[in-house]
Formats: sequence, structure tokens, C-alpha cells
Amino acid sequence: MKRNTWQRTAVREALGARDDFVSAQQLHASMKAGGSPIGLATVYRALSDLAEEGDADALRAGDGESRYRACVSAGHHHHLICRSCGRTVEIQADDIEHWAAGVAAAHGFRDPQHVVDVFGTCAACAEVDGA
Amino acid sequence: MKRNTWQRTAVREALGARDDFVSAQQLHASMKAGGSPIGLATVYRALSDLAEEGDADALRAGDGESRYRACVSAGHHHHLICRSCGRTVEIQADDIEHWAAGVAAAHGFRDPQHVVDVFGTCAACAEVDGA
DNA sequence: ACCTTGTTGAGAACGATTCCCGAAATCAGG
DNA sequence: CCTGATTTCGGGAATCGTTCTCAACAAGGT
Ligand SMILES: [Zn+2]
Ligand SMILES: [Zn+2]
Ligand SMILES: [Zn+2]
Ligand SMILES: [Zn+2]
Repeated sequence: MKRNTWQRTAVREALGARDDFVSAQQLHASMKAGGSPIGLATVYRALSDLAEEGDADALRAGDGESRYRACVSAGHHHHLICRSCGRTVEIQADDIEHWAAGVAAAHGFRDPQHVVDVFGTCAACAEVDGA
Repeated sequence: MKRNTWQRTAVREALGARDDFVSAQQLHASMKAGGSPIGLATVYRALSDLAEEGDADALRAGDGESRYRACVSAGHHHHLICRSCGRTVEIQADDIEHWAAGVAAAHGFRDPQHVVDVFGTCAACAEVDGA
């Protein structure tokens, strides 16, 4: 049975307080900085639980580090992420879902899953760079 | 200037001899097994060069390991990958390209890139599981 | 052949994540 | 409110993929 500990709640809240993707280590550091005595391993466990339950989005960045973000919209969706500041927009596109399912089916693949992420430089960051 | 060493050629050929995604370590092991004295670091370097030049596809799996595959079709494309045996189908879908570009533009994001991969269990593997 | 300079490779270093395991906490049941 | 069974915690060690270091080496131009 799954128990409710203040640690899990704390991670959930700490993650919810941010609106961009953070790594487990970053989150742990900021929680510690805020006075919480929570352990790093626990943050890892809580985050992977949240991701499994669909309450958080997981994202594997190019540097081999997993980043997490509290889910804003319910249900399946994708992300448009600023590669510079991490600002994130949630995207829902049924076309993509159908396309992915269709591609899998067309080649006889079962239980299709898909990874769809769009990266770019957001307007704010583009301005800073250009300035 | 970029030099041509037998090591780079060997990696290119070893990768081309396979038709699924392999990790740097797997490729290194199989090259060693085949009698090559090539070093692990060199395989890593060669693979990341190949990926940069667009001669190989790179893919970050869920376990945090990078896998590579010789590019069959030229130009930009995506993959449909069997999560069990690694069998891979290259996919080209202009719809997706347009959609990704459109999503980025609609939110003011510049220099869009995207990650689009579809995973599933191929017919052969589904049969084995079911049997 | 000779020199310049990019490349190699063994092992050390690194960094993110997971494992270990004794201690502490949760919660159902009494 | 106790109690006991069982889960979770957490600090540090272990793991594991990848990158770095640096002395020896080799590709190519002249
Ligand atoms: Zn930005
Ligand atoms: Zn989707
Ligand atoms: Zn398969
Ligand atoms: Zn594409």
C-alpha cells in the first residue's frame, strides 16, 4: 500500500511552486535551501513516482539529466520548451496522437507510445541574445 | 583539419553492419570481440562525430544510455522503434515537420527543433510474448 | 624524410542515479 | 490511544555511462 508522508507532499508542492523543468538535484537543493531536511534519494523516488502516476512530466535533456515539471493540464500532452530559460508551454494535438498511432499500426507495432517535444528559443530569450 | 583514421572507418563500418540501435559500449564490445584493438573513448568520439555530421541517428533511451544507428535514409526523419528487440523503421512525415514549426512559431519560439520518436512492440516480438 | 598537429587509448575523473540497510514513520486493527 | 506489520526514509557507498587527461602516435602537407 502507498503511504502518505510529508516528504512526498513536500516534493509535490515544491515542484508545483515552479513553472519550468527542474532536475531532481535542483529541486532537492532548493528544498534544502528552504529549510527542509529531505534526502536526495527521497526526492528521486518521489519524482519518479509522480511521473509514473502522471502527476508530473518527465523529460530527458541532451545532457543526460532527467528534468521534471508539475503537470498543469490533465491528460496526455506534449511540450514546447525554451532551450535557454526553460519556459514551457503545454501542447495538445490530436493530429499527432492519431499520426503516431497510425504509424505504429501501419508497421504492425503494438502498444504504441511516443515522445514528442519541441524545443526553441522563446521570444524573451531571443531578444536578450539579440540585444 | 579532420583526419581519416582506420578507427573512424572501423566504427562507421561496424555501425553500418547492424540495422538496429546500439550503445557505444555494445558497439565497442562487438568490435573488440571481432579482434579490433580500438579503444572505448575512440568509439564514443567517433559515434558522436557521426551523429553530428548526420551520418548516424542518436537516441536517448529511457535508461539514460545513448544509442546510435547508421542512417539509412538521407535527410531529416524520425523512428519507429521496437522497445523489445530494437528493430527500427525510419519515418518521414512532412505533416509533423510543419506542425512542429507551426507550434513553435505560434508561441513566438525561434530556431525550432523537435524530438519525435514512436515506440512499440513489433509484430515478431508481440508473437513471442504471446506464445 | 620531417615537422606540425589532430588523434588515440588506458585509466582516472565525473556526475547523475540507484542501491543498501538500520532507523523512523505510517496506518490498520484492536 | 497502543501495537505491530510493513513501508519509507536518508546518508553514504556503489554503479554505470560518459568525458577528461596526457603522453605516445600517426596522418598529411611540404
Ligand atoms: Zn526562454
Ligand atoms: Zn502524444
Ligand atoms: Zn521487436
Ligand atoms: Zn522532424
